[in-house]
Amino acid sequence: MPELPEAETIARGLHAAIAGQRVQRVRVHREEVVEPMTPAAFRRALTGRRVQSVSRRAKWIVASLDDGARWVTQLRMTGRFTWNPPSALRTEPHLSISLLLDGTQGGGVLRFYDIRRFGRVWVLDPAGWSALDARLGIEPLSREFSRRSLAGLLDGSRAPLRNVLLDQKRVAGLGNVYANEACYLAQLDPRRLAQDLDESEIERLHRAIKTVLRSAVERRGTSFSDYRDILGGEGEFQNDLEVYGRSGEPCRRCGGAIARIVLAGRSAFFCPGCQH
DNA sequence: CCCCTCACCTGATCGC
DNA sequence: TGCGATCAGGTGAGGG
Repeated sequence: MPELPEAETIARGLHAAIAGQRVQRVRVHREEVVEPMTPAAFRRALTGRRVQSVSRRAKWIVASLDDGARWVTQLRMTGRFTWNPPSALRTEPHLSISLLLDGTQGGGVLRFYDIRRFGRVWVLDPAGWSALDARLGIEPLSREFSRRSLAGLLDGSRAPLRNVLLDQKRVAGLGNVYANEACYLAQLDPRRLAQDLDESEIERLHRAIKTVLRSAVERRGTSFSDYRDILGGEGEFQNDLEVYGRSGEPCRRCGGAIARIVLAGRSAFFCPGCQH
């Protein structure tokens, strides 16, 4: 389940692998991955372009191209990149896109796989990129993400805290794993209405979001099921999970059993003993 | 506007 | 053994 730390790890790996290289060939194996673009338009926009840099915005991978366009990828549930030495482009199960890149370091083949086919890959002009960027909320690891800004995002919301943390228009980049982990770290019940948090609870939540995301980035993400980096490596944060996927297991703080409930159709995990 | 539910997908797992 | 039901969750559309 790629969230911010997984996207960050992939973006860093891609930057190291392909920054400065030129796109020689593009194959779109499954048309829906570029919708609403057509495969022909996607190939045209990417072929011959030099990749200047690769970074991350929320859960999106963003590559800047030498003509000012952005090549963006939304991994959704099972999207995955692989980077391998140059070879002929071939079809494979679950393979959505293949790119042949060439550069001074020899180039290679970048492949995008997506078992569940939710992922999307587009090339956006500056206006298209601005529109996408504008509908995403604040970056939780940025300087701008202050206690005050978090308070503003929670204010007036009658939704459960866990649901608000999943809303990409407010804080961008948290998914179900890190939203639940942040609530645990802040010792806040995920069912609490966002608008009911007091000043000190917001301060705890703010610190918890930063802490959990920073350590997950440091650990190269959570390989709970499908997630791998571009060289096939697993993250390590699954060993640090306190509540996600641990229903019935003992809380490492109080020893009580971790509970699982459903909020807005998604599992929420928490410790009834120490989250209030 | 706000919040919730559902659909989109496939593979893993579970019960019979 | 096989088969159907269920579950996993990021996101956008639609509805109350």
